[in-house]
Amino acid sequence: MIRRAFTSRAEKSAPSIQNRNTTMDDSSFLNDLPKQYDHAAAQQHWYPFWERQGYFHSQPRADRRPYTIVIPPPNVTGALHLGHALNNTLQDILIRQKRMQGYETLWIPGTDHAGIATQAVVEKRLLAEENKTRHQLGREGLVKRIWAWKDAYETRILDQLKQMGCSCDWQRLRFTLDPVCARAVRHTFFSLFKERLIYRGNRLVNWDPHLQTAVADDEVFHETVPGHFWHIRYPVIDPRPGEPAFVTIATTRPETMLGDTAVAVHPDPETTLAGVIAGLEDRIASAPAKEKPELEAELADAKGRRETHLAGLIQLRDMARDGRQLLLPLLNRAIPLVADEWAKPEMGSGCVKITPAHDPNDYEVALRHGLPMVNILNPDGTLNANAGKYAGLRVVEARDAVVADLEQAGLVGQVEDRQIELAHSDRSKTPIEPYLTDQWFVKMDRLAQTAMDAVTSGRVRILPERYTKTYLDWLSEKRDWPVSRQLWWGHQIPIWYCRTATEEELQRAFAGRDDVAWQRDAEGDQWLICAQEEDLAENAVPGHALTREEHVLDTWFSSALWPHSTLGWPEKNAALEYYYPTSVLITSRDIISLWVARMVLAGLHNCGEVPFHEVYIHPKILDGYGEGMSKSKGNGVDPVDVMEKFGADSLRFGLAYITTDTQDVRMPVEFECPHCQALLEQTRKNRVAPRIECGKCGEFFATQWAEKPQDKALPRGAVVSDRFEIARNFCNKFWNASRFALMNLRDYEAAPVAEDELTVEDRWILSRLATVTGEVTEALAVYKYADAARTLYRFAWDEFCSFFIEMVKHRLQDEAARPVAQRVLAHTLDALLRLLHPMIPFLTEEVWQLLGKLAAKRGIDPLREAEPSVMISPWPEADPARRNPQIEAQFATFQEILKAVREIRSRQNVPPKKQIELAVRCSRAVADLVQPLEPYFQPLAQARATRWGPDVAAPRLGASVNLPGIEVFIDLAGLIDVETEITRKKEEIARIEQFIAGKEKKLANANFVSRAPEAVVQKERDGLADLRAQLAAAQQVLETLAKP
RNA sequence: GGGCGAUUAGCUCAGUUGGUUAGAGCGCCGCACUCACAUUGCGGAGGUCACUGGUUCAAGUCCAGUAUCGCCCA
Repeated sequence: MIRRAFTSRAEKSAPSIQNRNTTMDDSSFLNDLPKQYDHAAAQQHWYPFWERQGYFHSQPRADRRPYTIVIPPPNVTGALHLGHALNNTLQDILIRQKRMQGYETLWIPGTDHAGIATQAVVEKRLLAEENKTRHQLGREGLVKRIWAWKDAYETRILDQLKQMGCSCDWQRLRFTLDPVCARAVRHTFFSLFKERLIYRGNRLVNWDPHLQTAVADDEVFHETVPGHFWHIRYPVIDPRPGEPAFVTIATTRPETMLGDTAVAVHPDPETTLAGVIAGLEDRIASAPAKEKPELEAELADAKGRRETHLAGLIQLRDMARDGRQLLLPLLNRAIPLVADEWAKPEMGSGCVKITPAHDPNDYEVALRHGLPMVNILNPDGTLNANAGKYAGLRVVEARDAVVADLEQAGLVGQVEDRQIELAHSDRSKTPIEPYLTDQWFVKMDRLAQTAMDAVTSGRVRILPERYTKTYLDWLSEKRDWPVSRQLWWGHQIPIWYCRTATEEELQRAFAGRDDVAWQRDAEGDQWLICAQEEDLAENAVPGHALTREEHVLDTWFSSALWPHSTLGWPEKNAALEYYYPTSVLITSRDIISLWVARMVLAGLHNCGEVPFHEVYIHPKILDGYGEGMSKSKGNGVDPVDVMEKFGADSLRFGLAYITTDTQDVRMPVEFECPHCQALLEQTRKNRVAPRIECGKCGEFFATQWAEKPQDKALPRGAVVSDRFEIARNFCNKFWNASRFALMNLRDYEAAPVAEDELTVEDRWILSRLATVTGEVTEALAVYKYADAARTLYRFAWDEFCSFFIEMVKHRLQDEAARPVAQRVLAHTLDALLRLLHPMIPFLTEEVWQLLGKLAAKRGIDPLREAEPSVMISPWPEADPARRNPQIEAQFATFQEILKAVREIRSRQNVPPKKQIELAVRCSRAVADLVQPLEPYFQPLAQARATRWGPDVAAPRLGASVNLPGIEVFIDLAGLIDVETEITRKKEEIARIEQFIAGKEKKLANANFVSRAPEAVVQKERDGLADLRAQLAAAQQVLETLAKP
């Protein structure tokens, strides 16, 4: 796909950063720093730089602990979407942080061949563009086409990851179908085969007649479609006197009668029916009124049945026991009447036809009764020779023909309309046919148990913990895993068949080889020969022909090996030894069973060790309507669009910011008008339109659905979400704070700063920095990305920018104070860059490099030489000695007073530049605490503090704010609007009175006072006292104001 | 049918082991662009914490039920 040219507004309005190669003493670049962060320039510049420096590459080092993540390999079916962007951002954040923490960090990238999915898209295109089927192209030709597709999309995917800044070790790039992974697959298959954990069997599978392959249960979805329920009569052969001449069965799929091999009736209809009736009565007793009518109708029906059907069913049961046979209509085949619990006396006629080859339940019945299984389908979904004269028809055609013929024969009774739950193939969206065929299976009982044990014993921790249940529930079913797929794209099963050889001949042919194993096919009359490394020649067994299994393995078979196959297993090498088990797997919840569970059991089987110690399951991104995003719905957001509009840093920070431990997050989606950049809300209606009219500028733009030439000619409107604006604004804010710092570090000289040189605001920001460093480090350690992002956001914006920078400004103008101010500023910026780097790597690198030119050495004491890249700089340590709760409390009080002053200015409409004076009535202790910060009321509020202490008197004409233990007065003679103040004060009094009433009520409650902890009660008492003092003060002010 | 989760301001979300007056961003309203940043600054308005019960001195937080929505499995 050709991406449209995109010019960000930043580029239009500001020059991009130039002179990247300036020398240390050349600070001319400071004149060229753009006022808006130029994300495109930073991304283009720094990713290749990191790559050239080899920072992404990892090699085993004995002196470091490894930290390893394998990427959940994206399908090569298509490009990455926002879910992938989230998944990979979270991995990169951890990888970058751990790298900074000194781990030998490896992130292995790669892609998945995604068997069915990829073959399906290529086949679909082949048909659409060339009107050819895969059979016309042949196996080799099709596979070649798929490789071309894979190459194109792999490139696209890797490019997307690079744009996002992912620090993968590209030298270790893997593909699930490459030779290394293929070898791992062969070895695994071989060992499972030898251990008899893999077997071939004739089983009922979900058959996709369109793709002509079996699909796993989890590749099937159910959809309700309208259908019919036909009642059909089967004649009884030689009925005894008194016995019925017909048995009626009901079916939604009459054509399958051609494969019937029995009719079943319940062995004990009387008890069962009584049980059903009792059960319904119980439910009615406890059901809500709304559901009662329905249940009562069911009960009435069941009771009615006891009268109308029961006797007949008992008679049929006895006939079954007596070996009576029925004549299958149309084919005139004799089939037995059997007694089996699958027949439900309360449903339909109470009898059920048995089609073992085309229904899972009937299949079980056939196994129980040793019934023959008649397959009536060809792989393409047409009927085969077993269907007699109906052979060659498609299922729907056969249904019509069978019903017509049965009607002709007078064997059709009632026909009901009915909603039917029909299984569909997830891949081709066509109805699934249950189909009896030879398939390969992995025996799950023992393997599943090992995977369960790994989690219950804590060797693998799943986070958030609730997903452990999903994992264990699925594994505990221990259902054998059907691993063969009737496809051409995938790992061909390494099995050769031989019908004619004797065991001695096999032994002779493979004498001395431990890489070949064979066993008898349990169900077919042949040898199954498995080869571990090399393919076997057709004549490998002299005098006998070998034929290779054509089918391939389920994609998940190779994915299951990913954590060790990527490291070269089965080859014993240093990398595998060093990096395995990996540290964490980060993925989404929809593949916990498909993938996570299978990786655990495969890792344990092949390596004897779990593949990872922790699994972090991140939320799923839904659109504003709570629907999953997908291209087919039109609500999918392309991360590249987001990056073009907002930048990779904003994409990453925005995603980290929303990653809480909930199971999904909503992201309202908008179209961006390519003409005027307006964001238009995406609705269920407009998201499927080929063209949209911009509500703002009136121009039209195209969507992904544009097909007509006139639509395609329009510029494309990107699908984005304004939830990234917050991150974009944050990045820009931080860029500008950095810009300010850089511009003020022109003459920076490195030197250690002694404790007594630090001002209050220095010690405050250093204390906050220490606290925040600890919080962020802890949050990331437990995958609390949103906490980490929000903590940094607040610190950088609300504390570093809004207070520290504002306060340091005047010191920077002062020759004497400037050097220390510069050092603290450079140090704080340095630490913030490092803390933010994992989330916003490009921006932090850009600033790091610029900062390095001015302040190569930084720190409070001791100094540290800055590394050539923030990416390899050490992660900040939280210095507990810097934490100063007293200073933080002092600062908080200062901020409250400041806020009061600003509020008064605002509500009294004091012109912004008009100087005002404030006085603070408070205890001596509070005064002493806050007074050192007195000068800062000037730059932060254009106010001058004149008086502090308990004796401060309220000005006669002034405005005030009452805080607990503090009154802030502003003398506004000549400016004040007394009415505003009176109204305001009255509201304040009312509010305080409400709180007082609440507290008084609480304290009047004897139970509260006696039962609540003393500390809590005391807190309430103190609070009440404060409030009363506040009230008194406010009332006094009101009185003064009200005086004429 | 079973399981998991969600429901807090107009929107999107935080809210630790139950304990002062429930927070943020966006949006909205008012004010402010020479002096890092209008992707900005300052201030403000805006909430029956889905509903009904229960436990407790005390519930957004714990328990049960109801409703609506979403996801997973059958």
